[in-house]
Amino acid sequence: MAVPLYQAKAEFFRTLGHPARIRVLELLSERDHAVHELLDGIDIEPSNLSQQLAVLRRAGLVEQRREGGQVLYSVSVPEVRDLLLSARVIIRGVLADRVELRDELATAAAAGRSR
Amino acid sequence: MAVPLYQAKAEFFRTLGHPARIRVLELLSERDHAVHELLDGIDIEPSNLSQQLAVLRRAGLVEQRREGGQVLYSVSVPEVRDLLLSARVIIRGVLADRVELRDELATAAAAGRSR
DNA sequence: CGCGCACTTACGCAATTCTTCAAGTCGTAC
DNA sequence: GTACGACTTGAAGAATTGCGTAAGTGCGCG
Repeated sequence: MAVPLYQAKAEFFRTLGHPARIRVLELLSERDHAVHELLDGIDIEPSNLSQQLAVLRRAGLVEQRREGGQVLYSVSVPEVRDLLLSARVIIRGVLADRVELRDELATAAAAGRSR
Repeated sequence: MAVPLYQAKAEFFRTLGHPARIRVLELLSERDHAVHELLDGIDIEPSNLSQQLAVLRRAGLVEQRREGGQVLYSVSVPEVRDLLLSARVIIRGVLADRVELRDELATAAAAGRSR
C-alpha cells in the first residue's frame, strides 16, 4: 500500500493519548461497562466522557449497545489489552531510568557540596 | 504508587502520536542513524526533525551521541519495536473492519437503489 | 582564526485538541 | 402524555501542539 501507514499509526496512538481514554480502555478490558459505571471510575463530566467515547468509537476501538435504560460499551479489538500491557512495561522502564538519573544527579550534587 | 499511571501512559502514547516521530522510531529500530540520514527518509525540515527528536529524547525513548561531525541517534528502549509491531496488527484489524463496513454500506445503498 | 557543515533552539503564528455549558434524543416509568 | 434518568451532540473559548523562519552552538578543517 502506497498510503502512509505511519500516518495511520500516529493517528492510532493519538487516540490513545488521553488519560480518560486510557482509563476507559483499561476498565473495558476487564469487562463491559455502562457509561454511568465508567463515570464512577473516571473523574470527569458526563458530556466529556461521552466525547472521549465518541473518539474511541470513531477510531473503531470500542462498540456501544443499548440495554435497558443504559448504554453498554465494550472493546472491539481485544489486542488493545496486550498493547496497554506492553506500554506499561515500557513506561516502567523509562520511569525507572529517570529515577536512576535523578538519583545520580542528586548524589553528584551532594558529593559536590561536601567536597 | 498513588501517582496516576494512566496519566503517564497517555503522555507516552501522545509522544508516539506524530507521523515523523513514528517514522524516526521505525528507522532507528532498524539501526542507528545520523540526523541527516533520518532527514533523507522523512521529508520534513531539519529544524522540525530536531524538534521531534527533542520530544522523543525528553520522553526517554531515544538517545543521542556525537560522532565525528554528526549526531547519531539510537532507541534507548528496545521494547518500542514490539509495540510498533503490535500497533500495526491492531491497525490492520481496525482498517479491515472499516473496509468491511464501507462495503456493507455500499452494498446496502446499491440494493436500496435497485429496489 | 574563521568558514562551513550538522544540528539545535527561540519565537510567533496557525491548526488541533480539550473542556465546559447548554440543548437535544431516547427509552422507561408514572 | 409528561417527567425523569441516562447519554449524546453542538458550539465556543482556553490550552496544546505543530511548523517555519531566523538565529545560535559546536566541531573540524584549511
